[in-house]
This record gives sequence, C-alpha cells and structure tokens, in this order.
Amino acid sequence: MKFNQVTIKDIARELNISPSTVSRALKDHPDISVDTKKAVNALADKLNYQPNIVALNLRQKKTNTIGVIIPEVVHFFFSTVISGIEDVAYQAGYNVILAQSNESYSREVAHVKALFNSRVDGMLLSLSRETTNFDHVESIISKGVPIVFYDRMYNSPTSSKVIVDDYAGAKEAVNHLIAQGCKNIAHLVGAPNLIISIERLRGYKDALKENNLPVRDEYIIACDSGTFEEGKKITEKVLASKLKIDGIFSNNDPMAMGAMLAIKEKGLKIPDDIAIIGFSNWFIGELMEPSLSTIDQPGFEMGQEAARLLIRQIELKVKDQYEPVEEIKVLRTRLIIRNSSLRKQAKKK
Amino acid sequence: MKFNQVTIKDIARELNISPSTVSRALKDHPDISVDTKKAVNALADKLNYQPNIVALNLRQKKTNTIGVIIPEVVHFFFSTVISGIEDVAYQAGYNVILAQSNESYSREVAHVKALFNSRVDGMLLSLSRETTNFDHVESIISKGVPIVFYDRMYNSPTSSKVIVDDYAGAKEAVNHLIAQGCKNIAHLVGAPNLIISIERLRGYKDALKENNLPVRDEYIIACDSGTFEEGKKITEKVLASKLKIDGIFSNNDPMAMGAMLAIKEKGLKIPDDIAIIGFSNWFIGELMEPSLSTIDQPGFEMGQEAARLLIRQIELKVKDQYEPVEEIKVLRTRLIIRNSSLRKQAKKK
DNA sequence: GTGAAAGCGCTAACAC
DNA sequence: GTGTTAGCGCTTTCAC
Repeated sequence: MKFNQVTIKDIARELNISPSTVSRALKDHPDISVDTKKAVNALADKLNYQPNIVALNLRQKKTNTIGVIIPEVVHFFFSTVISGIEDVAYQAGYNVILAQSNESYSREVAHVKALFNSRVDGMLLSLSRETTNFDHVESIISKGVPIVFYDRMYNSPTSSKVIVDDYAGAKEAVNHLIAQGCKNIAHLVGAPNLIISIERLRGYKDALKENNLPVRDEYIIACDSGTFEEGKKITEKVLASKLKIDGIFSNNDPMAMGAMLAIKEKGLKIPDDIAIIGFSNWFIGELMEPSLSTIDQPGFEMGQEAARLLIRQIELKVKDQYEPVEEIKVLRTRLIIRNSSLRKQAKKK
Repeated sequence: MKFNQVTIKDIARELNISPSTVSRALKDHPDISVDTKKAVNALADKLNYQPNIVALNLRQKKTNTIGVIIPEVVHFFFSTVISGIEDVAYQAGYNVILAQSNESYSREVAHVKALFNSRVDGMLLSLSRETTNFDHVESIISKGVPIVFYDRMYNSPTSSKVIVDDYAGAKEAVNHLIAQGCKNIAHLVGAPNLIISIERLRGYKDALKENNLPVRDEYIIACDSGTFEEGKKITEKVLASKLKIDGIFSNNDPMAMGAMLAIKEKGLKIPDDIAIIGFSNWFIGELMEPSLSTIDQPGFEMGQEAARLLIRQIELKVKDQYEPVEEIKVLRTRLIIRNSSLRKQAKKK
C-alpha cells in the first residue's frame, strides 16, 4: 500500500547523515555518539517513524510470524487453543496468521502452501478430518519449516505434538462418580469413530474395572450425533427402561445437558438420584453449574504449549542449533467440580 | 528462516537465462517464447519452487494481509466473526493476522502499532471495553491505512462500520411472543451499561407499545451478570411472586436456559404456559431446541461484510481511486424458531 | 524474445 | 564514530 511511509532514508537526508548511521542510532548501537542518537530519535519521533517490518523480514530471512491452521474456528475448544497460541506468540513477539481448513483437505493443502510462501517461521497444525494424505506436510518439513501438531496429528518422527490425555480424564471423571457412591454408571459415547470417544470409553471401562465394578454393555449407550436432543431422548429411554442407573458419564456437555433435563423433568434429583459428569466441549458446562461436574479439555494450555514448543524450535534454528526432534506433550484434563453438593454420603453404602 | 529456498536465480542459473526472463516466464508474460516458458515451468516444478512472498510484498508495497483486532477470541459471537473474516479473506487471496486485545486498551494500542509495522493492507477493528482514547486509531487512519470497525466502533467520519441491529431484533423477538398470544412478557435485561442491552430494552418497550400492551417496570427485570444461574434464580423469584407472566424475552441464551429450567422444575410447560425467546450469545440456543426460540446475532455475516468492505477499500486504494468514506452496514438479526410447537392458538384469546 | 540495471527498506561487513 | 557498499528475492523499465 502507498502509505506515506517515513523511511530511514528520510531521516538520514534531513539530518545529513547516512542511512546506516540512522539504523544504528535507532537500535542504540554503542558506536554511535550520544548526540546523533538524540537527534535521530527526536526526528524519528517527530516524523512518527515506524520501521518497515517487511523489509526487515526479507533481510533477515525471518518473519517473526507463525502460521496456524485450525480445523474450525467456531468451536469452543479450538477457540481456546487459538487464544493460548495468541497469548504466547504475542509475548514472544510473534505474529499469528490464522488459516481455517474447515475440515477440508484441499483447503488445508492450499493453506500450508500459502503459509510457506509467506515464509512463516513455523507452523502449528491440526489436521482436517478429511486428511489422509500427508505429502503437503512432508513437503514443508523437508524444506526445514518447524512444525508442531496439536490435537490432531500426523505421525512424523521429526515434529512435536501436543495432545490431551482423554483416557486419564475419563478415568478421573468416572472415579469422581464412584467416589460419590455411584455403582451403576452409564456412558453416553458420542461419535464412535473419533479417537477421543475411543479413549474416553477405554477410560470409562478401566475406571470401573479398577474399582471392581462390572462393565456392562447395556450401560454403554451409543449417542452418535452427540447432541443435546439425543442426550435427552436417550436418557428418557434409559429412565423408562429397567436399567437402574445412578450416574452418567457423558462424552460432551450438550448430551450431559440433555440428560440433566430429562432427569429433572422426570422429577428426579441431581446428583442425589443420578449424578452427571461430562466432558466440556462447548463450555456450556460453565453454564450448567448447579447440578453438574465437568471435565475440561485444556485448550488454552494446549495452544500455549504448542506455541512454546514451536517458538523454541524456531529460535534454535536461528542459532543453527536446531535439529528436528519429536517431542510429545500430553496435557491433563481438568476436573471441574463447580457443584459443591455432592451426593449425600449416606447413599454411599 | 534459512529454508533451503529455491529462488528465481537458481532457476535462471541452471537454465543459463536471466532472472528477469524466469520471472516473466513464470507469470506467463506474452513476450516469452513458448520453449523458455516450458523449460522454466518444468524446472520450477522439479525444484518445487515457491515464490517468496516477502520479497514481493516489499517490492509492491502491498502484503495482501489484513490485520484483525478482536476483543476476545473465546466468545461465540467473536469466533463467528473471525470465521466470516477468514472466509472472505481467503477467497480474495488475503492473509489474516489475528491479534487479541483481551479487552485491554494497552494491548490494543500495541497491536495496532505492530500491525501497521507489519504493513498490513488494512485493519478490522473492534474496540476493547477499556478504550476511551482514540489516538492510536487516528494515527493510523492519518497514515492512510483503511480501517473497518465491527461491532464496537469509534466514530471516525472516514472509516466504515458494521453493526448489528439489536433494536430491530428485540422487537422481532417480542413480536414473535405477542403473535403467539403472550400478553405479560418479562424482559431479562443483562449487563445494563452495554449498548446492546439498552437497544434491546428499547426494542422490547417499543414492541409492546406498538401492540398496545402496557410497559410495566416490574416486568423489566435486572439480571446484571447475565448468567445461567442468575436467570434461573430470578425466574424462580418471578414465578413465586404475584406477577403472572406468560412470556420471557431474555438478553442472552444462558439466562433463557436458566429460565427454562426454573419453569420446568416448577412443572410448567414451555411454551404453552410460558414462552421464551432469547438472544443467542453463546450459541447454546442451538442446543436448547425443544422449547426455545432464539434470535441469532449474525457474527459470520458481520465478519464477511467487514472483510468485504475493507478489501474493497484496499483495492480501490491500490488503483489510487480510494477516498475514505464512511459507510455503515447494519445487519439484521435472525429469528430462529427451531421449535415448531408454538403456543396453542386457543390460548391466544 | 531476452538481458542488464535499478530499487523496494533495511542491515551488516568493511572501510576510513 | 560514520559512510560506503552490497544484498535479501523479486519485478519492471529500458535497452538491444
């Protein structure tokens, strides 16, 4: 754009000195005399000189920019990730270029290429659901661009990854119910093909086993769409059946919300008749305080961690100390118990 | 970064031609012979040549990048705005640099300056809550950087704005209740200092007046925190009082959700006993289908519209046809009635 | 049809 | 302590 840009040259001309002197004065180089520094800074202020970062970028072959590819911005979890990334990047002096794949493979490829062309110093990548071919990723890795995967990763042996420990989170959730005395805990499963669902189901089963409770198939309830309505409908069905559940572990909070409503409409009390805990995907867990506990996915921390990992690699690379290594950070979920009213201990027995 | 970058020079050397020829061949310049073009393109493909956009940016004084300052990424509304921006920007070939003010004035100032230094072609700006001084904005406007404000704006006479018509939305919401036969409609107000609250309250009052219904202060219910619990508590209080309401217009969906729960726990039916409609801030409206209607804020469209406006200004500026003009787009809210079961018409009388 | 040269704004080696 | 020069990768005017 034709901004009426003030350049180093303008300052040099006006002061009858050379551009390099101005450049040095501006960065407080020890060689430069105090007088020149003063003059330069004064004039720079007066003209409201702003350095042209683009020129700098070209010169230094470094843009201080990281590219972020995100499957879907409008998703509570991913938006917290972005926020964490932005937080760390800002403090470290990096810009964030955001690109949304919208779960489309072709968009992802296009974005990776465009980000490379913009010479971002590194990329944070969470793969789209469609992605099964990884040539685009290999290609930029081979070009030496540091990459960190978050949440949805590709098994490259030379790039770092940040993931959430859903298995442990699920165990913790179920243990929380058991500790309150629940013995018949149902699990609303959610989209069955996703790794998170599988891991959480595994955590559910293991928690039961470790507590010597039976794992019964009829308590593992398919809820493929993972929606509020489905959670409600399924729960109504369960309540009308012979199953006598006293706890629900939900794959997400919309379903937990639906379950809660079904239970309340039936005239039952939460948590005393049936306790509920759910993973917080949409953060409506935050809104359903009085009767529910939730397990939070640490999206913000994931963004921070991924950005930190990436920036460390970038800075090492600048110093030529960079050697691509795989590093895997596994983040713990957080058990959020907003509800102080646990089940009455009397029931425990 | 020291990517093993393939440059135009490399291609030129290998082919024994000049860099300028390569440059022209790559952009299919008519002067260049078919043979050279073929050779150049073949080699470029083979070496996987990717143009260095940074160099281009410096050369053309244009970065094809827009800077976005957002108060808070982790907010349903703003995340939809980002998504809309990204959508339009991507299709127009622009990068999006995202900067979060976190509702802090000093961060906002720092970001505006940094974005200018990165020579973004234009900025999309929504002011932080703290911002009362506008020097930083004036400064870059005076430098000729196109700006479009969205949602939270500064009254500059030379920059465009995109806002939501909350007043009309509120009227539509209340009319929707009235059309179903509600006569005693309460309004859960929400944070009273925000313009959106004021506009929505105004819409509520005017809708009543235009339908010859009385505006009664005891039906305008303060809910300053705007939370689920507050909505629930307040509604319980209302239900226990002498007020006999048959409709609720809520400033947001968490409160609407709370109201719903209070009503259901009391054993009343929605919408037949009491109908509810709420503005959708957290999108949990999407999740509360069976019993509620919502008014959506068009965040995605706002992002799209703002980006379109900005890009148009940028492209005009490139052609030197740019003359800063104020343009105000007022976006309509969307009445979302997911619930087909309106109040029974019998009750209308 | 192709090449040489200049320049975008900045910095850093090398002079003096 | 300051100036000169070259160059980051690309495009574009002007030659031929």
